[in-house]
Amino acid sequence: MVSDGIDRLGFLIHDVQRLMRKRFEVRASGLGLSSAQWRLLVRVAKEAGVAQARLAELLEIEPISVSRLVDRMEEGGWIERRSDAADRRVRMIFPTEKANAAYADVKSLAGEVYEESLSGVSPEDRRVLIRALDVIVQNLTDGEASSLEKIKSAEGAAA
Amino acid sequence: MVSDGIDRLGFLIHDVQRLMRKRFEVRASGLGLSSAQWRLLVRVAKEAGVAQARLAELLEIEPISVSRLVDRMEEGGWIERRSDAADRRVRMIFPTEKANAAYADVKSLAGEVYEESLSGVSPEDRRVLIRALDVIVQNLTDGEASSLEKIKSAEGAAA
DNA sequence: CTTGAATAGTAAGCACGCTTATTATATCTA
DNA sequence: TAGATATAATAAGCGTGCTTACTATTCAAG
Repeated sequence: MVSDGIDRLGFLIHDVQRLMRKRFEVRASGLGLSSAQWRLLVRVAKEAGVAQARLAELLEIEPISVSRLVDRMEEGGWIERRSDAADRRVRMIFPTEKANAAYADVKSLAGEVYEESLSGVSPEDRRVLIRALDVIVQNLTDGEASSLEKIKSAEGAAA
Repeated sequence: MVSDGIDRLGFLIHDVQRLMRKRFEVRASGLGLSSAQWRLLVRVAKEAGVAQARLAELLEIEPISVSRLVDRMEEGGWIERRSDAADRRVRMIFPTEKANAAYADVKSLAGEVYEESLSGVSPEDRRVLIRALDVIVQNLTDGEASSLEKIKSAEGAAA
């Protein structure tokens, strides 16, 4: 039987994601930074000048989604688009001073949300949780590639 | 230190949710049923005639979100709105024959997605995963009330 | 050099969540 | 009974994801 709760996995993941996002956004509301914007900012902070197409790869969302996200973040003064002299198709994305100043704060804020989420979960169970989620991502990402016949094989992909 | 990956929890949950939803929707695309619609349908199947406001509670989304979801599902022929003679404000939601016919299929389809997701995760780790996710939902649901100053006091008194 | 394919970015429009505000109906209370 | 309050549903409009289709630019052949 399935009394182990596996049949609720989708509902659980969905609920956790929604609740964590909401919690984060309540905390960060003073800054005017959404969780999607925060995810993008993390990438840009690590790789200033990154192209939008590369951001789409890193964030695993579509280029058009990056385009509109960047629109709003540029309006909000978080990032800046600059043209690439070498390739005029490319818009390079840079964090603004405002973004750099807020980075550490928002990072620790995210950490707080994680700690609140995991209250009462043992260190051992936390490790299992993270490991299981990593495996799930792996399982679902693999199948996706094969189903899209894109199979780029191992293409670096490190930090 | 945080080399345990806890600092990636938000990103992981986000990725898992996105990938599972996408996988489900690819599978169910032949039916024209999205994952949000499926979640609603599960509730309606268990409680035919339920009011939209009650659905909003059960799904933990806002009534307006239910309203528009139900709009599309009614157009899709999955559910039916009927007026409640006892309270003319209320729209009671019923599954259609089409929905009843598809229910078992979609349920097993969801099960397949869960199994694919958990490939390589031991039964023990699965239990830990589900338990941890349950705790997270609990933690974030509880705190939500307090942060909204709604403090209904001990109205369920969980751990 | 010129044509054609590939790539970077964007526009338009949809799904599903949200906040805020409105309408219709019920219910409570003075 | 009349007025205030609460509740059910919806409208309008936004954020973030998507698909599909487009422009501008680069690159690869010829």
